[in-house]
Amino acid sequence: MSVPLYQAKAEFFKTLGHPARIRILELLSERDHAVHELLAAIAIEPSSLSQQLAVLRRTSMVVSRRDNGEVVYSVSVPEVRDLLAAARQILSGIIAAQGDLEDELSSMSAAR
Amino acid sequence: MSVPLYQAKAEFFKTLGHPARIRILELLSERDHAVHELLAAIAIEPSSLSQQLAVLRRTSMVVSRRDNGEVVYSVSVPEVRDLLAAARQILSGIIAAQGDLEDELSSMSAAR
DNA sequence: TCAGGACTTGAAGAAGTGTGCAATTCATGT
DNA sequence: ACATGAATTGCACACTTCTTCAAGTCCTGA
Repeated sequence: MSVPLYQAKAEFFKTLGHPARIRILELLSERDHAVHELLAAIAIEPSSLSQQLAVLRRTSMVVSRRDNGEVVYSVSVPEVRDLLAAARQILSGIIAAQGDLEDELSSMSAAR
Repeated sequence: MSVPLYQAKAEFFKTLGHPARIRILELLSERDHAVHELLAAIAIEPSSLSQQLAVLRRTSMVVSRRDNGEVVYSVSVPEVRDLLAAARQILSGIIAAQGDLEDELSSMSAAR
């Protein structure tokens, strides 16, 4: 491979590293959406949405088709849903752990 | 939650969006490693390694302990391995698809 | 208590990203 | 052929993130 695998992985995760792109993928993993639907669901400038869609298109994570005067997007890799679920899992674990830590700290300062 | 969930997710993926951090997590998901072991495995400046370890520490994805004059790191969330596996899966799917596309293109240009 | 190794931190410049405005493309309906 | 609505693209500016060098910190063994 020309690009080392770990670098390809990093680039892949980078494309997920933006709130709008996460929301787009979450919406698209439920069902296909037209751009104006995404626009209504995500509070963002149209041009900014387009930019983020372009990023996702470049990495082949979504594809678009024109349908009756509107552009409809869909996820091209169904496993994206699994990935988002795995992330949710890990994230909730981390957040719970941080919550515990905060509890501990506050009980410490309460105790002494 | 103070930070919207989709933003927390984006930040989470951002921390994965760097080749050195991916390699660190892959190495650590096999077994704990001391910093000098990571250093030997990853071609990178010591200070740069430290920076990346700090990023992973800040997001609670790894923890460090001092052991006999060396600092040993370990992943704090075992599910990280699943996540990396899911990413590998998706990535290989995308790469395979791109390979097919290239095959198609080259056979087209060969044909005409 | 000092020396040395193992790491970490600070900071500055280079490089890469995101945002919003204006201009453009594209396909439809008239 | 043209006007329109729907999306996209080109840019410039602000903001982040990386990388490296220099300067610490923190054990541990002499």
